[in-house]
Parts: sequence; C-alpha cells; structure tokens
Amino acid sequence: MAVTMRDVAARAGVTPTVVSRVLHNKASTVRVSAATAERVRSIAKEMKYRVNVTARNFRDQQTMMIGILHGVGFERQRLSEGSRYFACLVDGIVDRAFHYGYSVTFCPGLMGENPGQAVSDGRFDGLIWYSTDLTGRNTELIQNCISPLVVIHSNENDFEGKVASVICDNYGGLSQAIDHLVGLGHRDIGFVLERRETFSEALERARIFEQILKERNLPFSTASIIYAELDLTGLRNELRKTKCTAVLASSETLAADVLKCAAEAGLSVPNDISVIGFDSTEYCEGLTPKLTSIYQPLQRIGSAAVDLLMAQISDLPLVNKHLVIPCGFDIRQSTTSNRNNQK
Amino acid sequence: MAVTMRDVAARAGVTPTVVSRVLHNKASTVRVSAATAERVRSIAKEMKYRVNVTARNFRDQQTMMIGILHGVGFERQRLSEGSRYFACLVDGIVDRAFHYGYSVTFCPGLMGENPGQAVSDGRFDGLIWYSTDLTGRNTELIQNCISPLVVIHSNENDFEGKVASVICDNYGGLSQAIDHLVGLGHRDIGFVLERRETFSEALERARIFEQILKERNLPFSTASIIYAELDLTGLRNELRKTKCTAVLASSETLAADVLKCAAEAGLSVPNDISVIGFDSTEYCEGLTPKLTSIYQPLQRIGSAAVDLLMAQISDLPLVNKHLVIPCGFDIRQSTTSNRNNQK
DNA sequence: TTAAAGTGATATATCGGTAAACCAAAGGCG
DNA sequence: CGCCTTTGGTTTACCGATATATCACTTTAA
Repeated sequence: MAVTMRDVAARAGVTPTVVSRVLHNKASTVRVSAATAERVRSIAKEMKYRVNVTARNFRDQQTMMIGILHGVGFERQRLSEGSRYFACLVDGIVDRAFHYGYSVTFCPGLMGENPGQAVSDGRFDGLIWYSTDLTGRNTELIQNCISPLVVIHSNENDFEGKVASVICDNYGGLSQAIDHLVGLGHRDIGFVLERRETFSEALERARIFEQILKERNLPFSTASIIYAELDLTGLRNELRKTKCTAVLASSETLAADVLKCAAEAGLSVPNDISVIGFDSTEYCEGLTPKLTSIYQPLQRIGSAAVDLLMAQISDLPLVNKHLVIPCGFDIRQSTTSNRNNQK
Repeated sequence: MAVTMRDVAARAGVTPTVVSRVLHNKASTVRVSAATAERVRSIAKEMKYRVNVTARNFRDQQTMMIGILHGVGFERQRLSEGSRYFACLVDGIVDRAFHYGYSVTFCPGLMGENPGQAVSDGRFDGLIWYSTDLTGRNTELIQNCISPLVVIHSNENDFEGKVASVICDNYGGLSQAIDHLVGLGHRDIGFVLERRETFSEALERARIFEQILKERNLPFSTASIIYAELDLTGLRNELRKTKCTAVLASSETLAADVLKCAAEAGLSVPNDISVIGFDSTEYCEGLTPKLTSIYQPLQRIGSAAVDLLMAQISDLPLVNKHLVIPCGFDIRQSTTSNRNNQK
C-alpha cells in the first residue's frame, strides 16, 4: 500500500539500512557516500516516502504519545464542562508535548478496567492525570498506576510523595486575595465551594483559607464556609443572610454563580459584597461586574506537567518531582472598599 | 520489561499462537481445548499480561487512532480560544470514537510539512479537519490529504464533492432566527461577522443571511452586514449608527461582544436592539441578558463526523458523504418585539 | 610487501502479535 | 486393517524500521 523503505531501497539499488541511515541518522556519524545519500534522498522524495511511525514506535518500544486521563470513573468529566479551565490546561500540555515530539491523546473516563493499563499496553509512554477528585477509588488507581505519571492538583503530601505532581500555589494565591480584601477594610470574609465531598481541590483551598484567616487573626467560624448545591437556591439564601462583606469562590464558574445569586438576592456587587474568583481566564472579563480573581497559570501548569513526565520517560534525575506554580492576582471590578458596604 | 505473550506461553507450556487464540479469538472458531484455554487465561491473569497495542497495530497496519486537525497553519487555533464551541465538538468526537474502540489525538497547528502526512505516516487511521478557514492553502492541503478524511463546516459544494463533510443546517437555522424576528415585527435586520476574509464559516452564513432576507422581501443593503474588527471600537460605532432593530451574530462569542458594545453604546438589549447568537452552549445562559440563539448540535456534528470517518476506514459504502445536521433555536431574553423599540 | 586502518555498503536479527500452513495423534468407519 | 476426518496443537513468515555485526575493497603506513 504505502511506500516502504524497501521500495525506496530497491529503486535506489541499495539496502533498506542505507535508506534508514540517509533519512534518519545524522549523516556525519554514518558512512554513506555523498552521491548515494543524494540519490536516496531524491528517490525518497519522488516516491513520497514517509516513515511508518507505528513500525518505528514498535521497534523502539515507545509511542511518542502521552495520554490525558481526565474524569475517571463516575466523575466522567467532559471537556465541555468546565471547559475554560480544562482547555487552558490542555493547551499547555499539547504545546509542550509537541515541543518534545509527542502527541497527546484524550482518555475520557475509564479506559478499560484500569487506567494505568493504558501505559502497560504500550499505548502511551506516560499519563497526565487531571481530576478534581483525588479521593477513594482514584487514590487507589493512581497508586497502582504503572508510571510514568504526573498528577495535576496534587502535592507532595499525597500518595506518600511517590507520585509526581503539579499544583498551583493555593496558599500564595489565597493570601494575596485575602490581603487585598483586608487592605480594603474587610474582616468578615467567606469561602464558597461546591458541596461535593470528593472535590479535593476545593476542599484543600477551603482548608488553606481557614488557615490563613487564623494566621491573620481574622474571624473564622463554620459560617465562614458557604456550600453551594447544584441547585443554587441555597446559595442565594446563604448570601442573603451571611454577615460576610466579601467572599472568595473556589472556582471561576462558582464565582459566576455567586454573582448571579447575589443579583437575585438583591445584593449589589461590589458595593454590598465583594467577590473574588479562582482562575482568571478571559471569562472573568466577560462577567458583570468584571471579576477580581486569583490567576492560575494553567498553561504553565500543563507544560510543567509535561516536563515532569518527560523527565520520567527519559529516566532523567529529577531534582523535585512536586512542582508548585505561583499564582497571580488580577484586580477587576468585583471588589471594593468596605466603606461602601451599606450593611 | 513488560510481560509478553511469549512469557505467558512459556509458563503455560504452549506456543504464543495458542495464547493469542485463547485471549483474542472467538474461542468457538479456534481449536483449543477447554483445559488449555483455561490454564492460559489464568496464567495470563496471574502474570498481569497485557497485549502490546503498538505491536498489534503495527501488524494490523492500523492505529485505532484518529486525529483532530484544528487550526492549520497561520490560523493556529488553540483549544482555549473559542473553547466552548470546540470543546462540545471534541466531546462528540471523543465519545463516538471511543464507541468504535478508537482514541482521539490532537494535532495542533501544522503537523509536519503536510497535515495529510500524519495519515500516510501511519500515525492515524483517519483525520477530522476542523477549521473555520477553508480557503487558500487549506483548500490545497485538504485536497492533497490522503484519506480517510472528514471536514467539519464544509458541504458538498466544496472540494468538488470529493471530501466527506459535516455541517450544520445554516439555512434552516438562520431562517428560524429571521422568522422569529419578523414575527416580532422587525424588518431591519443586520448580520455581524468578524472581518476576516478567510473565515469561511462566517462568510457562508452572511451569504445565506442575504439570500433569506431577499427571499422574504426584507430590506438588504451593504449596511446590513456589519463587520467587527478585533478592536471593538468600530463595532460600537456601527451599532450606534445602524438603523437595524435587530442583529444576528455569526457566533456566540461575537454575540457576546455585541451585547458588550451595545451596552457601551448606550443601547439597551433587547429594548433598543434585539440580538441573536449562533451556538447556544450553556454560555448563552450566563450572559446578561440571556442570549437568544441558534442552536448547533455540536456533539452530534462531532459524532456524525466520526461515523463518516469510520465508514471510510472500514471501506463501507456510503449513502451520503455530506451530512447536514439540523439546527435548533432557543429563545431567551435578548430578543423582543419591535414595538418596544424607542428609535 | 604486508599488515593495519579506513570506507561504503550488506546481512542479520529483533521488537510482539497473529494469520496461514502444516503436522502428529486419536477417533471413526467400512 | 487401512484410510479418512477431527482434534489440538506447532512452525513459519511477516508487518517496517533499524542497531549491530560483518564484509569486500581501498588506502596508508611500516
């Protein structure tokens, strides 16, 4: 069917080996006469010869392919849900992988019995695990996963420090946000997160939020944590009765929900209540009011994950297999001085 | 390194062939004793044997992998740009591909010299081409692409009908939108699109828009087409001075820009001007006011593309290689009766 | 003059799985 | 008993690229 190396070799009156050398080895190292090399090259071009990548990968026992495992099991995350977030991450991964000559494949949900099997199948040279849920069954799957593996949103404390991870600096990001609010005169600050016990990322942020408030000697009580159900009625009521003059939301999407609920509850943002989100993609600019937000460099997180993965694949020594990427902070219109607060 | 079929065979005291038959052939067709089969199966399980997918693919001369080629060349579309749109499409593709046992890989930008080469490389069994630009160099690349190939946003008139395509029913969708506006008493209707000569999809919609207005005996002039530059100042001015009481935008993102510019121009939507978008993902619900929109069933478009591709890969006879998927129409808050118009 | 070194290529083996051809032993039948 | 069929395997070959070892033929140096 397709033109093979043998075909080219036959036409050029040489051995496949020579063709291979001419086309893929550094010509300096190998001994092929200039004339032959030129002839082979021109014939290969004329015949539109292309290496069979599958054959080469098979021989080299590699695939030049990494998989993104997202939303494992019941979580079943789709690209179009929370897409802004995931899309930025994927862009970072794909770009960086491309730079290494690697391609990226999506593994939606569970791929076969065990996600790790995709690697032992030889289907991928490595996996990047992206999931907001690092509890229960996922913990187990990750630990049993045959490396190479990098988990996003995980840190050195998870998995006994054995699994490479990339995470944004939640502590730094939340500190900036809280200090910003404190600077504006706020003292009663709340944290809004989805009520989902398996949402590790949000829970971790809530934990750090509490820690920072205490470090700053700011008031913290159970009322400081506001849970949002899928149905937003509850959130609307919570906002109406909370004594917080400012709230942080654990994600951008949730911050948008807070804006919506505040409006429905008759609260003006930022005059009645200041709101800060987490993510800061271009989406924040589109909201009314424009959302002040902690900025996660998602593309950098993605590319860092690829770097970690490549180090494992190439068996390079890793100085640190647990990366923490600093967050930025973008002040927009949804936060203002507590003086304005009419409560 | 990994356990191979030979390892299992050795332990079971049989030939690799037998292992292969036991594990992957329908046991009924092949002649292996029940006892042997059972023994092989249990040993394979015990040794955690997994087929080497690369090896099998190599032998079968296939990859069980399809590529999504998006944003070729200078266009260089990233997933996070226009992500809502693309994300839905990708979800449809990935799901359907998975159903066929195929995986999906992203090929951002130009992959090597010629995108089609990815297939002749044997890297993919087929390609899905998604691009808003089907002009110039891309036309050439598509025509030179070694099949199998399916192009999204293309129809039977492109590429001499030779290239399989999937497109949404722009005529039907726009008709519904225009009839909706006419029903509300509007007569001066505009169409907003990005000023980019290579934006085939938007240009096609503008052309159909014009056709429908003429069919309905509605006023059409060059002023009916409003171009949006990257810098939105122009759009703001255009909206301020247009005599249109309603505008259609060629995409959801652009419709959001129209809402923003209208607000900045001091126009109330929908009272001063009605706005209709194209896409209708959940994003429309988040805008203020909620956006009335033509609904493209993006996931269906994606899955239809996969079906077309699979038919080509399996060499099945195709009744129709040019699919047109009907659009829906979701009425929300950005359109209202022309009576309210204060102009 | 002869051995050593250099040059330009070829032959071979292998990655793992599997289809196709082949074969030995057991069972069936006139 | 001898011949045919069935059963339960084994042997072989191949997919395409390429690393390694090998080889024939020069050229150079002692």
